[in-house]
Amino acid sequence: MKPNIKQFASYLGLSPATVSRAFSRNGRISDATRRRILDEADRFGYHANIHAATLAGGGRQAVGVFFPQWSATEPDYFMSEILLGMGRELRGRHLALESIPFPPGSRDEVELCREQLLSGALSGAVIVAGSVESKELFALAAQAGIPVVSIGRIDAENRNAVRFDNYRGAFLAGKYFRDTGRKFPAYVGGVLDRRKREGFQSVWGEEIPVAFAVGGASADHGIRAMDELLAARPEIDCVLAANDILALGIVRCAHLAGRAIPRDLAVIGFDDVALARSLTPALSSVSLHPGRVGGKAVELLLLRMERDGMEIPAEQVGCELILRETT
Amino acid sequence: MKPNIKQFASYLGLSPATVSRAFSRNGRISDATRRRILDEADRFGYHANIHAATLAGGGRQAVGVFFPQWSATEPDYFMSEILLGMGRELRGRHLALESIPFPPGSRDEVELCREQLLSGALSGAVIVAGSVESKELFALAAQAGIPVVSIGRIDAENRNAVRFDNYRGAFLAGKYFRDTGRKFPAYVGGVLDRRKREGFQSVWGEEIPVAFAVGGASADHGIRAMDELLAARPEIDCVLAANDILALGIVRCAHLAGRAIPRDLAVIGFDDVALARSLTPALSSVSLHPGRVGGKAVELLLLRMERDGMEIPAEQVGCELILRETT
DNA sequence: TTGTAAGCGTTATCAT
DNA sequence: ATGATAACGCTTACAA
Repeated sequence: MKPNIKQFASYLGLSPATVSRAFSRNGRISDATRRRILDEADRFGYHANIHAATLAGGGRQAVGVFFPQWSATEPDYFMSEILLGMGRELRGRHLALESIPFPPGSRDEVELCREQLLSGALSGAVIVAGSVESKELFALAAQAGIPVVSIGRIDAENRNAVRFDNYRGAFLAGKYFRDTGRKFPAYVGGVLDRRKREGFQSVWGEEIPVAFAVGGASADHGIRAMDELLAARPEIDCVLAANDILALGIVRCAHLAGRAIPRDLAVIGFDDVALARSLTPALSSVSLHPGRVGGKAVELLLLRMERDGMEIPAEQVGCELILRETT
Repeated sequence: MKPNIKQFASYLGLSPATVSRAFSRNGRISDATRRRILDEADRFGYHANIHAATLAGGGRQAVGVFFPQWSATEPDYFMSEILLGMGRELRGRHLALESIPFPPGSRDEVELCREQLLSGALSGAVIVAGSVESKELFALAAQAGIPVVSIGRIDAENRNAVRFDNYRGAFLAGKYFRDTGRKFPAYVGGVLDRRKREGFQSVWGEEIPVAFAVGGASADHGIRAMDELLAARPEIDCVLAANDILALGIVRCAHLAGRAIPRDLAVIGFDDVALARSLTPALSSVSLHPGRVGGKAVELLLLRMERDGMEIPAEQVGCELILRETT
């Protein structure tokens, strides 16, 4: 059904080599024949097979991004913006971007990622930290000699990564709360956000313990956590959330409980997803500049790819406290 | 650097064919040697090259999803949920999902999509309607004999598609407004949402013209549109938005203008993205069940792929008015 | 059960 | 500027 280069070439009365040259940037070929081949290709329905091309040494390169997908029903807004940033950085560079989400905990899916990573389909990879599988994939890629950079902390190494400054971000939020007279701080976050909690606590010192409730990545988690917090410590007057969606739930819970924001309760989220500025009340948030992070990751990856996998020092993208209407 | 099957085979003292069989599901091979090969492969660092495998007729299949990416900085929440639904449906089916966003209006990027589509990398494709490029890609795929289904309306044909019932959804929203005593309706949407506007208007008949303002897909557009609307027709007491993010802006604008929601102004969004239920006030919305739509699209595509590209009738995923706190 | 050998559709390296 | 030919790494009849 699909014609191959041999059929197309003989249709034109040319050799496969000439046809191939017409499509490659640098092949020496007369302008006239190239034009003719390109024109006729459309008519004839010929298009080079990418697998054959890659196998033979031509073919387009691709980079992949692997990231944990925590929910099968709610999109990850933060991750979406990282992806957008990567796409922007890649535009015009003749490189495809392949995004490969994986549900943490599924061996099957990791196996698929493994295959994707080792099968030669990718000439470089970005791996987003956050689950044990991230570490595994990162190690796998490194071992297989595939240029790879991580987003977030994969291990103790300070190389081949774009890092967030979670500790400082949380510190900034805490400091603002303290400077604006808040006395009873609370923090809602998950196991992955230890550094945020520590940075937040560091503001208040030993004598003022920060109230804590576990929250995941959905607004419902935020509501539940805040319910719990308000029941146990009604005096709470400010709360930092480990992400903006959690903060959404916290705002909602506060509203339901009749607490005015920001008067009775100040709220700061984390990540500063695009959404935050459009909410009512507009959400104050520690911006992690997700788009910039994605772009930076691609930049570092391209550098590693150029230099044949050479190790490069990690880069940190600065965070920033964005004050809006919930503080 | 990366060993190939020949090197690995001779390392094991076996033939390439036997090694290949160890990895293929159906190859006849003794259990003992298969186990040995699989074990040693990890140690040796051997993994089949996907391009060679595909070229030879093995290889894993992949389906692609092409969709317009309207903003380079704000993620498309609706699209994200469609993608999630597709992923769910595909899980466990030994098929990879490749997502290929394209910025409408860029010839270069369309060319990349074209290549992706025709290069033999995909054994099927889902194309999301909404831009001229969608039509183009759909036609291209159909012509090249690649099984393809669209999400949304690509052309007049009622085949190979999953369709929304925008007209009815908007009608439902309008009817609810009318039944709850609203008198001065407004609609905010873009050029792509003609059917929504028509469905909404159909409720009110000729004598009550629906106020209209153009809005895109960002909250800022919603704010601007609502500003405009409120200035021109201050009596407006209910508004339907063509998507939830637009509605976010409308809610914000109403708040800024001192109009209480839903007392002074009722708002209904479109799409019912996951976010809508977590907002404060929780957003009423016409649910288009994006996840279900994505799943359905994959289902239809698999059907077409099985039946060798056979045409199938379009399916419509029902819409539903979800009432929350903005009405 | 295993080995041999012929493709799969390109591109690159020589010739011409 | 164009053509012949040898890889590229794998799968799968077919043979043993």
